[in-house]
Amino acid sequence: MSKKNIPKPTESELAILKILWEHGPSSVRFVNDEINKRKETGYTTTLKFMQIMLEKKLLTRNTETRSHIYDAAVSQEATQKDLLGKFVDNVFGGSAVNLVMQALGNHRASEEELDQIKELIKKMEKNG
Amino acid sequence: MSKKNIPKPTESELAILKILWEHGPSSVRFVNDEINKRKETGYTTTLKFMQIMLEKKLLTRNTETRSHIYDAAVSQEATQKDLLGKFVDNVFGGSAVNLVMQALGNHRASEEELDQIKELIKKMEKNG
DNA sequence: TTGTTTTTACGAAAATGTTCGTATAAACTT
DNA sequence: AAGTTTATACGAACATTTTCGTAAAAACAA
Repeated sequence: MSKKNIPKPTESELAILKILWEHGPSSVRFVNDEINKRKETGYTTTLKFMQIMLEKKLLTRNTETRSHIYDAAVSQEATQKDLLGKFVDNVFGGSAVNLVMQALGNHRASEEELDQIKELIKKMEKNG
Repeated sequence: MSKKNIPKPTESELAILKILWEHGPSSVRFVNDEINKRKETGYTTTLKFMQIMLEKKLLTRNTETRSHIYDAAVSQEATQKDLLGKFVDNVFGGSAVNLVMQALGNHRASEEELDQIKELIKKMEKNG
């Protein structure tokens, strides 16, 4: 059961991961175009990031084609879980419930969403 | 209605803020001692951080006494809210509910805590 | 084939965050 | 008063993250 222990992505790296999670395996060109919808960034900047991320094992790549195709090597779920754990520790002193209370208090949620949460709570109470 | 717009604290800065939130106005010496309970850090390192944070308006200080007394210039609640908002955007694509679901799913919560959350949900449903 | 475009590789500059050495001053000790 | 301790100020080294310039290779167009 060897653990992965892949380093926490920086903010810029996370932006790249999000694009790959959404669109699947992609070229540097495609990722850079996506990034540029939100923030002007040079092509070689994005390339460099993706090479670094390959090095860190955050990405994989296929070099058979001329323009190499990169893909996320870590799942969105696992990454979110990891980052959330660290965030709870750092900012909310380890209390996930405090975070939940603030998150619910600050942001508006729809009926359905609240129902989802209630459903989850019911399940948790049943199991305990 | 002038907005504050104080910069997001770094991790080291947040560690200092947490000490001041917990213990109130403190000297550099005290803060450094607290930090050293978790992580070896030179006195001048802590001093420098606190001077930078003063510059950034994250702290205030009183220089009347020999050892200057620093205090947090931002509240824990406002800081948590700010950081949480950014985190939700960055990591959960703006969906606080997704974050809440993961947070509840991953961490164990006591009966009381779940009751608290249910109470909050009830209130939210009433107001909508 | 020769020149243009597109891509990767590499290195290093720029920006941000962290750590500490050294100088100086103020207060305490004897 | 002279020496010791404790504090602040300042600058710079170091680390990490971000950005990009330039060179070389591969594919394409003429």
